[in-house]
Order: sequence, then structure tokens, then C-alpha cells
Amino acid sequence: MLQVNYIRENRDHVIERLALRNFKQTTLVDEVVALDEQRRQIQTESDALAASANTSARQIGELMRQGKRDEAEAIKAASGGYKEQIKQLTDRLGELEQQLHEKLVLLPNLPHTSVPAGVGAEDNEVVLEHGNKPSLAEDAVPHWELTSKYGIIDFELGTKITGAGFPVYKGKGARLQRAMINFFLDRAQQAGYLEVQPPLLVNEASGFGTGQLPDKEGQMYHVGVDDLYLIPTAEVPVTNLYRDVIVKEADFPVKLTAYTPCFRREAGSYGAHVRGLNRLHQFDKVEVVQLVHPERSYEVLEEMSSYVQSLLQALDLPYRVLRLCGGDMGFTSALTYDMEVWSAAQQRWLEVSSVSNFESYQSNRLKVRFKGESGKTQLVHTLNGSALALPRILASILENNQTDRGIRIPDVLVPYTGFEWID
RNA sequence: GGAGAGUUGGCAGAGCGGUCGAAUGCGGCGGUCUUGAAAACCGUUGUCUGUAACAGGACCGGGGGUUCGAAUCCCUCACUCUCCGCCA
Repeated sequence: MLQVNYIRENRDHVIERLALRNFKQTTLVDEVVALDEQRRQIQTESDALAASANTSARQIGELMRQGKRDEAEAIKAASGGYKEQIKQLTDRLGELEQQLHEKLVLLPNLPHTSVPAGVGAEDNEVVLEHGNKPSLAEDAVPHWELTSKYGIIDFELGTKITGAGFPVYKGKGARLQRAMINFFLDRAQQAGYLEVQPPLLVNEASGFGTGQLPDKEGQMYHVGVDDLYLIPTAEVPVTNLYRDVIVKEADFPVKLTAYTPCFRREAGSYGAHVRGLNRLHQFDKVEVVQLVHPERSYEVLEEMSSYVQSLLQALDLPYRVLRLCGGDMGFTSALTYDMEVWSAAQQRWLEVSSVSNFESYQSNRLKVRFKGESGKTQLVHTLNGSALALPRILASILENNQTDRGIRIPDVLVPYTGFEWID
């Protein structure tokens, strides 16, 4: 959520920035400014009235103590009107605050100055490409054929148990999953991230804090009887660990990592692009999250980007890094890098990580603050990234590393899998 | 699922309807003392809003009510804890 004060003082700039993500509801910005203006005016009136009422009440108390009952009664009689007036004003204030809040949550984050203009994926800027795309044999096949050929994933069985998009990993497939999770967690720990195991179900306040609610309600599975949401990413519970916390500046940077399954409804997605492991309703991911001093957040974003790339390099997967354009960036992000690996048999890039700086957009909702040098509390900047999401990494490993002999496991994973080949 | 207790500042824990944003202890910060540290002593120490700065306003789980006045009384919701039951 953007800060009202900022919008008030930088109205034109806000509109200009929002235009970069093709957000053209300039009236919304003006409505926010107007509502805020009204709110503050009513607030002032209400406060003045409350001050008078407080004074009277104090006087009455003092007079009563002194036994001056008559004088107290006189003031009491004159104080009767405050209650009704104050109630009217505070009711109005409540309405204004609610309206303001409703408008405010409709405004996405302001893109960073380096974000390219654009409307969709085709306008994203390729920052760099790394590694060589392997040239496969004539008979190379996509991963969904490899998984059944080697019996490591059973999609049909998952469909029977739950539904489409819930694969069952078996044998070396299951072990490879476990190996990747451990590999990613070990690397994160070496990079200074504290490992946590958060809940996989979160309440509404948590969903709101990181921005999934109310905007993307339909994306999450909702457990109605208990009014809880299955997490779409570890970002939600992990970032919310610091909701309403005032961080000590000495504790910066706060670096957290978590492995969790992720659940996404992805309603309305069908077709070839979502075959096999390309898009699932449940998948595994290791996430990294940082809470940092505002002055350092872009430096940290680059650091996180490098970290994610180091994983891809270790796995020896060809990848590219995109700087998302204004139109393709998530609602809450100010700058996002997407990492995509090359899927040799499908001949396409698959997104395996998204690293974002949310600046104070999330922390304003979450109320994650720190006490600065001046002694004033300020909002921290939050960042997160996938490091990494497993399914498409797996897809890429399977496709890129397929040989006559079987599928070669990347060297760094062998200590974790205990085998070198899926055959 | 059944029964009971509770929710107050970073933590612990007081709080007759008025002088309570809130005692006290611990912790934190600053200082005295010390070669240094510890101890002791002194001072200080919540958040939000608002102002150029003061002032002012709000917050004692959430919401509502009674009252001139509510942390304190009433209603309601949520959550936590304890015991029993069930259970990885």
C-alpha cells in the first residue's frame, strides 16, 4: 500500500509513475487525495471537540472531589451535547477512513525508474543470458514423456487422488525433489539466511499484509470452515513473521529462507503451456526474504539476483534474466527480475524465479518498521525471491540432460540424491 | 468435541468509574563510580495521529453500549491458556 502522505505531496509524480504500468485511473489518485483532505479536516474538528469534552470531564471530577456538587452539576448539564456531536464526527471519520483505505488498496506500487515501459511479457527487457542451450538428439522428448518413461512422476495418479495439477513423485523422482530442497536450503543458509518452517495456512490479515488479499483472492485456496488460506508462496507466512514488528536497526538485514509447498488455484489455465510440470496447483519452492534499510534495498535486490543466478549456474542450466516491464510486473512490486531457464525439448524459457523489491509497499500494510538514526520510526523495505521453484527446474534438468543412457543428475545434486543417473 | 480461566507498555505484573498512557520489577538507553568490566546509584525509555514547532487527539484483544467521564461496569466477537476426550 502506498503511503497517503506521499501521494498527497507527490500527486503528479504518482500518476506519472503509475502510467508506466498502464495504470490510468488518475481519478483514483485524486479521490485518495480528496478523501485524505476531508479526513484530516474532520479529524481536526473531532479532536477539538474531544479536547473540550475532556476538559469538562476533568473539571467535573475535580469539583466532585472538592465536594462542589452544584458547580459540577452545572458543567455536567453543559457537557451533554458533546457526546452526540463527537459521535457524528467520528462516525463520519470512520466512513472516510474506510473509503480511503478501499481506494488506497486499489493502487499498485510505483515502478522503479529503471522499469521499462510496456504492456506484456514481450516488452520485458532481457538483462543477460547465461550458458549454452544444449543441442538435443533427434529423439529428444519433453519432460512429461520422460517422467513416465522413467516412472518418476505419475500425473494420472495425482489426478485420481486430488485432481489435475497435483503430481505424485515416485522413487528417484521423489528423492530428486528432496535433494533439490536440501541443496537450496543449504545454499541459502550458507548465504546467511535463517531457515524457518512457517505454517502453510494463513489467516486473512497475513494474506492482506503481503498483498495477496484483496486483489488476488481467487488465486488462493480458501478453507471456508476455518477461514484460512493455503499459502501460494512462503513469502506470505515468512514476511508476516515481522508484521507489526519494529526491527532494531542493528538487526538489519533480516534474512529468512523457507521451504514450503505452494498452492495455487490458477483458475482458467489450460492448454499446452501448462502441460506436465509447467504449471501446477501444488509445487515445492524455497523462498528467500529480506527486510532491509530503505537506502540499501536496491543493492540487496542485485545481491539476491546474483544469489539466485549462482544456483542456476551451479545446476548448470542455461538461463536468462529479465527486467519486467511496467505492464508485466506484479501489483506490489517496484522492480522485479525474472529468471528463466531454457527448456531444451519444449524449446522455450520457463520462469523459475522472480526476485522483487517491494520497497515500503508491503511494509506499510504489514507495519514493519525500524527506528532510524533520528529516532523516528520508518517503514523497512521488503524483498523476496524464489530460490528456487522446483517443478520447472526439474523439467529443465530432465529435458536438457536427457541422453541415451538416461538423465544425468547435475554434479552439485549428486551428494544429495545419492545417484548420478535416472535410468 | 466438553468444562473452566484469561487477554494491560519489549517482557513480567498491579490497577477503588475521575488526578491512568497507566504502579512496580526486569530488560533497553544515557550518566556517576572504575584502569576496564560487574555491582551499586541517578536519569531516561510505548505506538499512531497532528503541528513549522508547541498544543491537541487516539490506543490497556476487536466491536458496540452505559456515563459529564471507562483499563475499570454491561453486551458481543475473536484469540490464548488449563483440565478432560481424541490424536501424528
